[in-house]
Amino acid sequence: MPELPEVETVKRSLEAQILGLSFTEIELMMPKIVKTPSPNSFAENLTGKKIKKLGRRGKYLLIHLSDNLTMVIHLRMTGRLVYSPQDKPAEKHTHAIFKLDNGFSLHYSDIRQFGRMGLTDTDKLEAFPGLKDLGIEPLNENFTRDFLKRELKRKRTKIKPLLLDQTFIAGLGNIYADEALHRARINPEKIAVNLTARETARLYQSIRDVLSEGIENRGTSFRDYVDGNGQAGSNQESLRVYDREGKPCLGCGKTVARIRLAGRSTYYCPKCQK
DNA sequence: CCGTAACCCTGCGTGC
DNA sequence: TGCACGCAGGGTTACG
Repeated sequence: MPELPEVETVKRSLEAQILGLSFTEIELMMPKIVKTPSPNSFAENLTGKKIKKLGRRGKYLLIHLSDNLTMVIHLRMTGRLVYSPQDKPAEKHTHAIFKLDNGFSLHYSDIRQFGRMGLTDTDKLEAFPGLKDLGIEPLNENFTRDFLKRELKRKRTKIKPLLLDQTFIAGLGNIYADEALHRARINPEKIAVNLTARETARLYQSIRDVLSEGIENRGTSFRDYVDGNGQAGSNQESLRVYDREGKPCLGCGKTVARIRLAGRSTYYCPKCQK
């Protein structure tokens, strides 16, 4: 499930391979993955464009191209974008192939078909649907402890659903939200405005830590995730609470519980996270 | 403003 | 061994 650390890892791994290359041909086997513009103009407009720079915003991967164009990609649950030799047979569920001018190509696959991509003018990127309402980047300098403190004071919602709200903080998903709350020893159902100053400080540090460590470990390969070279990450070995229902809490030994919040599985330790 | 739920989709775990 | 079924999940949208 690509969250911020996974998308960042895809970005970095692809960047090392495709910068400066151009698209020679686009094969769109499943047109519905393209939202804007129409699938035909998407393929047409991409052809011949040169890859200038890669970026990331929240869980969105950005491929900046020549002629003021930017490709916007969201991998959702099971999407993969992998740099592959052109003669390599496409794996099952490959929905698009972007051929490059060096004999390689980008294979886009997605088992559950939830992922989406689009193309926009780079100078209108901020207005692109999905991007325009995104919240703060949690690893940027402007995400400060004071910012988090100030924002939490305005929110009367449960902290876990709030962490998943992409218009609040961009890039946290179910895994890293649970991990951050566990490290900060905060109950996922606690109302945001009721967090103490100490809890807020711990949460701030935990968010930064779990995301940074996730990137250092090249992402969490829980099930489907691989980077731009098709390689799995290792952060799943460092998870302390996610998917550990019934297992002992690594902090105190009490059994990890699972509840449902905002329609998502939420793992936490009832003893450490009061 | 807030919370809940449906939707999209396939693979996998469970029960029989 | 295999079938039917329900669940999982990110983000968007709809609705109360």
